[in-house]
Amino acid sequence: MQNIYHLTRKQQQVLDFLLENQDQFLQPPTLDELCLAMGLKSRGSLHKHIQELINAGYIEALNRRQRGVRLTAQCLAENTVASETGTPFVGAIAAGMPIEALENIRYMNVPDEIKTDKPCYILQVKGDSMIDDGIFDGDWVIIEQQSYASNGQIVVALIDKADATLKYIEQYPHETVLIPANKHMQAMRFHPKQVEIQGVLVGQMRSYK
Amino acid sequence: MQNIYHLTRKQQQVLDFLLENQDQFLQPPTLDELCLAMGLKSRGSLHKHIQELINAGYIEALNRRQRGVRLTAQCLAENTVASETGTPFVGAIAAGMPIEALENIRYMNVPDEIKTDKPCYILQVKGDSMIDDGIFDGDWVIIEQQSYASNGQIVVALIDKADATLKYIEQYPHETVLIPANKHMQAMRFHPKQVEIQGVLVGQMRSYK
DNA sequence: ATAACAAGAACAAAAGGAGAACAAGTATTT
DNA sequence: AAATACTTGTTCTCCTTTTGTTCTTGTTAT
Repeated sequence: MQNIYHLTRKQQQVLDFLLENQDQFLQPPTLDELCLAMGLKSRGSLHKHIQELINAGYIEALNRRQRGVRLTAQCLAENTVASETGTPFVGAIAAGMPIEALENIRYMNVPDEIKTDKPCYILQVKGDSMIDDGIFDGDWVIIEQQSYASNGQIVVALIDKADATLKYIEQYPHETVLIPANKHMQAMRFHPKQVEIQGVLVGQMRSYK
Repeated sequence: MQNIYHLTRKQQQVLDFLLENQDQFLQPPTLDELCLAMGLKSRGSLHKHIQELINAGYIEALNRRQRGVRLTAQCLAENTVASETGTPFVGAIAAGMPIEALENIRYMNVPDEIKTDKPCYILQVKGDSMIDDGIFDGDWVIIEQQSYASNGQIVVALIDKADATLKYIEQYPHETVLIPANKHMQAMRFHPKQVEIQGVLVGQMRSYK
């Protein structure tokens, strides 16, 4: 966020705290609540910082109104859009294991050429089940989030609401077949209700560093 | 960045450090923090350099304010534009053919994870010479521009100043061997002078759309 | 010899914190 | 509805710590 005003360390800290914990407060917090949450003992001290943030345009002026500490619309816009740019890297997918989600989601700047304009996410592949198709252990795959697929597409499939895997899919009226691209591995057959599609493969990338 | 002011070695060093490590600091660093990060023991010494950089227009004047040293908007602009334009997609590489350069170079937004912080460019692979390594016809490869390589690396090699190819390289005093990753293809042997390295493979990506 | 640089002392301003006191808002009781 | 007690924003003073600035002194490199 650019601004003529330069915040001091503590002011920036207060602002960051508000940005990160805004959902935690049901109502806009009082100064005392904020003090408690941030480990301060004096309202007066905090008030000085808040006042500066108001001058800088990050917080709405709270003319004696109680529970008045709320972020400016502009501040919110600038800081929510900026952080969610890119495609989320949500975790790793290993054949026969549930997706292990990351606690802190990273975002990658994936080029348009290997993703779609629909919502996408990134998984890191563990294992060799797609090796014959040039998808190796450690590669990243870009997945377009959707719950259906055509036969022959590569999908992220959740089996029995437990194990997630990346495979070719073939769907028939009373059978769904998940086919690895590894000549040493077998296709797996399921009842259609056992298999839930979580997205289809739209891109892949690999680092050689 | 050109300027009438000429920087001394140390001043340039400080500026470079700030440019490269700006993300490392959550907040603009204080003189003490910078000293620590750069291995200096005296604020006073650093202050002189900072002062000169302010005169030269690279750093915002910090008139007694305790808000840390931050680079000028202009300085930032000049030094980040290069990386923000993305990585150039320069053309296609086919085994045994010169790189067919695009007349109008496109730029792709490649994530940091599959490139390096050195200059990189992108080629589109034509042919199957690296198929056993999961690099398929139509894939993009990210190449770090350099003219040397270690044995076993995958490089873009120009043969007899005419044909470009993507292969494993093995360099011996009297012989340079280019090895495809395709069990149906033969390794090729050359005199070292025949082979010019144009870059090494650092990343790969593929679209399934 | 001159310029570049490092180290450290000393200083003043800025930043930050604690707490008291007050007044305007809010909730509760009568 | 009015009176009351409580909460909360605001202002102020006093204090400690941090940090930018200035100087002096000594060392190194060209």
